[in-house]
Amino acid sequence: MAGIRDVAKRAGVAACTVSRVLNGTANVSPETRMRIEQAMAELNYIPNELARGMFKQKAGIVAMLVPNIRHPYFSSLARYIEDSLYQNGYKLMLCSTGDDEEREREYLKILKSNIVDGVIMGVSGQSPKDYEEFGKPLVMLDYYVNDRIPVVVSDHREGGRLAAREFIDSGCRYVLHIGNEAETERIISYESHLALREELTAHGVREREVDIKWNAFDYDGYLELAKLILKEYPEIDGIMAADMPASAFLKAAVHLGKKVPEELCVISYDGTFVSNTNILEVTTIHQPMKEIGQTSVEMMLKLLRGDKIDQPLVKFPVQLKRGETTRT
Amino acid sequence: MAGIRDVAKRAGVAACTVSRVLNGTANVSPETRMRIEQAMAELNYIPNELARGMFKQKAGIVAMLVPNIRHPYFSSLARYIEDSLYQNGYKLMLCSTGDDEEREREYLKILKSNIVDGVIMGVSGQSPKDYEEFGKPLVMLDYYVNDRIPVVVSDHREGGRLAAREFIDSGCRYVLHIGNEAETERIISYESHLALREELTAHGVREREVDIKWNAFDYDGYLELAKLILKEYPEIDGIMAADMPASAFLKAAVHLGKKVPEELCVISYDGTFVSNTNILEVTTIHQPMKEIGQTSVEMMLKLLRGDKIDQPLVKFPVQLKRGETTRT
DNA sequence: TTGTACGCGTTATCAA
DNA sequence: TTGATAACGCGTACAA
Repeated sequence: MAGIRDVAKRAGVAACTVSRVLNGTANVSPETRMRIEQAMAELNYIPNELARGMFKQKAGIVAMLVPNIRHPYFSSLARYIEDSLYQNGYKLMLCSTGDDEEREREYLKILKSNIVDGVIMGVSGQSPKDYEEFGKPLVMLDYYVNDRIPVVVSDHREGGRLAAREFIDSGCRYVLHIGNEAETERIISYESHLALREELTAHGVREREVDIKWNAFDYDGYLELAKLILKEYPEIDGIMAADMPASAFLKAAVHLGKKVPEELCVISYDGTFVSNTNILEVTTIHQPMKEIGQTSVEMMLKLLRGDKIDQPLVKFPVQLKRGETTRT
Repeated sequence: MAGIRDVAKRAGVAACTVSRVLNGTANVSPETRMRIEQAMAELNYIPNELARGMFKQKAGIVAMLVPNIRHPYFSSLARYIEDSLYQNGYKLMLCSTGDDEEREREYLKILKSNIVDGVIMGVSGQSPKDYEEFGKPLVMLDYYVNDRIPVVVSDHREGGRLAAREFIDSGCRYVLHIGNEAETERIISYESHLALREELTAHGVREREVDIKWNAFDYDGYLELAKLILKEYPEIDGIMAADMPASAFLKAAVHLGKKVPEELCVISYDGTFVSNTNILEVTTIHQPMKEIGQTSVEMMLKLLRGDKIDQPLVKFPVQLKRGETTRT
């Protein structure tokens, strides 16, 4: 591999002059510049980003930690995040923990080693302390740590409310809510559960919650669970769940001979393409993935630049997209 | 940030001794080791991977270039690739080109700069020459460059044949095949088209092909196309397409009042979860994503180690998974 | 305008 | 067993 000195030698100048041409740092006489550029072309010279990064004390890479990149929620997010990073000259390092908290811990350790400049966290299996002490720019998705670490979320309270109203307007009497096993008040999407329950009970609708690993990727498991529950509790006439489990319930219901939406309403939370690609247009609470992704990158860039962040909690509105699985 | 010299100073030794403890390179007396370990703990020392990589001339990162990580085919692949890389001490840098060939070119340029040790290519918008001259370990997915660059693929010929037989067994008379706009004999999945056509015509079944951007992510576009085609050509009674467009056709057909599988059979190619999560169990030609991902990483590791690769083309069998969208 | 010399953090080599 | 030194490739004071 040709280095900067090789180029310099070939062009008959010092290495630093080449560097200047490379970065446009100082004035270089046109002829010298030409000679250098030619030498670079001839040697097929490519600057070594590793050395550059070492000098500048930055790698030009931002990591994103997710439980499972297969999950449409995270792959969509990743797509937009990657895009924004690229526009700003950063690369994305993707870390998929496979729903393993131990592995998340290991990744956090690795990521400290100057290999990335910051981390966008789409997973939160560790204690808040681990995030507080991370020592590098950190942006959280849907998880509150403290007032210094930026968080990007959707307005889940509104999401829960919207879903509840849709169930109520559909005339549902007994709504099952598939919740997140790992609920904390720190996981902000939890608010959707609370809001759903509040609103439903206020209108005299029965409500029940079953918790699963919300962001896992176990479709067959969901399907089994769905069959079990639908058989066991035939009175249930409304279901809210994340896209994946929701589509499992939908499938199970139809296969058990339940009419949707006549006998069972389904609202899926998130609104990723999984709800779109189904034969029935699924009613969803839609999160603005693109905006969430872009904003989390903006936050990251601010942190990297050392800008002040006046509003560490950014909340996006959600949207009810009415489909064929509710009765309004 | 504490460096290795800070640790050395605090422990009263030379920097290289600390390095030895860190890497277990040579024997260090237990007491010295203890002192050093304590100093590391006290200073919260974390080795700088950048500097390490610079010295070793490797970054410990492998890139994966895909057209769009949102696409379930690629997000699944990415999940398994990331996993295998992680098991082997490598990190994954994800590059999503947004279906933009210009951006693929730019990425290729960036990736040359010592920032990654190798690239797994899930996209192929450039000329074979660009890949040949890349200068770093390269593993291709589904794209043939030459006999030196490893390729991992599915047995698409068998895939096409299996699909054809399923259509024939279902009694289809006119099969529409949604193909890939960017077909070359280099893109190996093209063979599925050829095999499908061969087998169908051999059995006197009409066959027609419409090409789209196969790996793009334009579900609404697919839906429009599907409606158009299904209205225009009501004689069509069989459709083969990738998962996304296939599900669009399925949705469009049902919404147009076509009975599936009675009046229309659908076989979706790839077999990602998009086909699974549908209300109807879709008949699919299933590619073994996990094996493909793992194998491409194994190939990459061999290249990185400089091992000889005796078999640069690895082909995996595909599988017909019969669902409710065909009539056998 | 250009060159010299050094530092970034780590490790390998060689000598003590 | 340990230490001193050079080197990896680049960027930046500072000097010329």
